[in-house]
Amino acid sequence: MLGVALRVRAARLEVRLDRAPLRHGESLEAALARALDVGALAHVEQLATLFLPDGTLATAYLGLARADDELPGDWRAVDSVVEHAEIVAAAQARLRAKLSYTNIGFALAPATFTISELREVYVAALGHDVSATNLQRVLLRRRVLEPAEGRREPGRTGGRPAALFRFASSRLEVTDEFAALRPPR
Amino acid sequence: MLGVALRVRAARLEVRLDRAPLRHGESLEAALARALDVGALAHVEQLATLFLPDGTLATAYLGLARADDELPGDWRAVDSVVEHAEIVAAAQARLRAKLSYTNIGFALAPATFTISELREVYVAALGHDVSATNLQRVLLRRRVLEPAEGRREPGRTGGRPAALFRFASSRLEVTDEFAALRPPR
DNA sequence: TCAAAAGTGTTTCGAATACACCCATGT
DNA sequence: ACATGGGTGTATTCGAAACACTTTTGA
Repeated sequence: MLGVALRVRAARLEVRLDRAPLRHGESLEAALARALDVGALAHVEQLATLFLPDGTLATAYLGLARADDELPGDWRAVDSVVEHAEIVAAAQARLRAKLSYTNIGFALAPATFTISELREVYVAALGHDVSATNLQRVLLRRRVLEPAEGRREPGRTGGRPAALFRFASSRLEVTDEFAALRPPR
Repeated sequence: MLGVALRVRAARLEVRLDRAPLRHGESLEAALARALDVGALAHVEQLATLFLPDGTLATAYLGLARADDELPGDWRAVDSVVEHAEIVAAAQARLRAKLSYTNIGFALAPATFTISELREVYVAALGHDVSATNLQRVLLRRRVLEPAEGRREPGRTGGRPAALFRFASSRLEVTDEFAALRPPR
């Protein structure tokens, strides 16, 4: 059992790797909880099953943590990790893809946030620039985001106070199921 | 190791289930070849790892077979299968999704085919109607299909001879990576 | 009054879809 | 001729992106 947990901190995508052997007679879920601390993660899904360099068979899980959750462990920038490089790349690819066609951002963002803050998360996870304007439009149109109460007061440098938003759901939902070949109306 | 192979036959999506235990010291690939007859399948990918009802741990693989390949085994209509219903549904969902944003049709269709024949495959796999016109346009624009030599002569009832096409690649390629949140130009 | 940050209005773009119409063949 | 199946031309739709502009704040 290999845990690959991702989070965004300080505009940077970080990863934490954990291992736990599956004990005899133990359920997958129980071992997973030991390997990944599932309770503390906002989302967990299976990633792949593979042979590790040491010859053992392992199932890798992808976990996502919210930016503001204080999770202990050895968090490191994804691009500085060399062990399990292939599986870490797979985790990153999975996250990138799902950011585009699901509401998976809920698992990376804090409970409420401004569009600018959310943009930082997306930029770090996707690895390319994202327009705050279009991010807001896309996620509101899809009803992935909804307005939250209150607003963020500007800092010393001024600026218009930012509205707060939240994710409408905290469970994975596919929001753009058919890229093409939709069923006819 | 659980093999879930899918194919389209007579405008119907069929499934074949196979099991093979992983022998001690054996590689995943070798066991997989025994379970799924990988050499005969046009595409194989991992599906999930799960506990089977008998308490054993199994990794399920999705295999796809071309319509015209004569593969032995107990092929049955997907909607008539009750064992492993959950994992068969997952296989079907995976196929449906990938038909929409990858070139995975190459693994279901024969080497060359008319658009009408390809349409039948897509209809069976997707479970909803597909317009031949739009299927052709979408797959040609994405350069998933390319024209092949020759044409299909009409049958007794007449009709314009159909042009033949082939898939440009026989390896899985993502053709619509970003449903939204594309990188800026 | 100016700079900074957030947000809106509006246009443009392009892929996918819908549908009318034309083409090539057998009877 | 006409029915049948195949294919193209073209209009429409709609989500996403681009970008100019307005709003609201601090200094």
